Amino acid sequence: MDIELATNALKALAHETRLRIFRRLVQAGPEGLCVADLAGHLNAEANGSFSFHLKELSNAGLIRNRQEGRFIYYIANYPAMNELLGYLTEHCCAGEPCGEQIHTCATTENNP
Amino acid sequence: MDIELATNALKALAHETRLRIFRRLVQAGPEGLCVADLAGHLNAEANGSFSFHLKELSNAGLIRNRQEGRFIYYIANYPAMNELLGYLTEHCCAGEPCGEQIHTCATTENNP
DNA sequence: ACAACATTTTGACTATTCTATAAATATGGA
DNA sequence: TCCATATTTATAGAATAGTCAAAATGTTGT
Repeated sequence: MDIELATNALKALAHETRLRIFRRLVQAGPEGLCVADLAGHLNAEANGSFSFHLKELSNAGLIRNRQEGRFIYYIANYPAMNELLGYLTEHCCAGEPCGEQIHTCATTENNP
Repeated sequence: MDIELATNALKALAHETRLRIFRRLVQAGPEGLCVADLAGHLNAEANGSFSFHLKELSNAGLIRNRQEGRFIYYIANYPAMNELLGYLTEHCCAGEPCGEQIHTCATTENNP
């Protein structure tokens, strides 16, 4: 992960519709969701604007897709997300105990 | 953390200069850095543009500052960062083991 | 009080991103 | 083959964000 990839990913997430899409896909798991269902869950329409946002997330490498019949399923790219999170917290407090809690899986209630 | 706070934070981070500033402050620890030193570390100038970016990060709640003499020290807001990271990964894979590694402190080489 | 320093604010200009609409592509079924 | 469905692409206009230069604010030392 370099600064350019990271800013691209953050730009992609920095929009309410796209953040909703991404979070929904993170929650959906490795099966993903097809565009219409995804839009349905978010009370959005599967129109040109929605498609534009999917493309932004794809270009940033945060989501992937597969075609199944005439549906296209989008899936969160978990490794990409993890790289981004790691990049943000890298070398936190120069390695010294900083007295602040750093995010861990345990804090997100439901990790393997 | 709600969607609006999260998008504001992500927008703030979604710019190369601001991401550099933020990461540098994360690495600097709770003492923070004054503007001139911060700019120096990033090969940037402590000018109006730099100040604009500091304000964006402040407004998003990602950094704080304190005045010391005629210097202003900026400090990463660790709890805000952690809330953001948690928000992005919340309910990952709907609680099912997803087979993907989720970011943990252990992966960032240097956590308390 | 004055001068120098550190940083922020303002305002005008440019660039980038978002939305809306319409048309295009691709797939599956009758 | 033809039609309906699912989704993307293209284009133009509207909205938002970023940069630059200059002036303003607040602080310290003399």
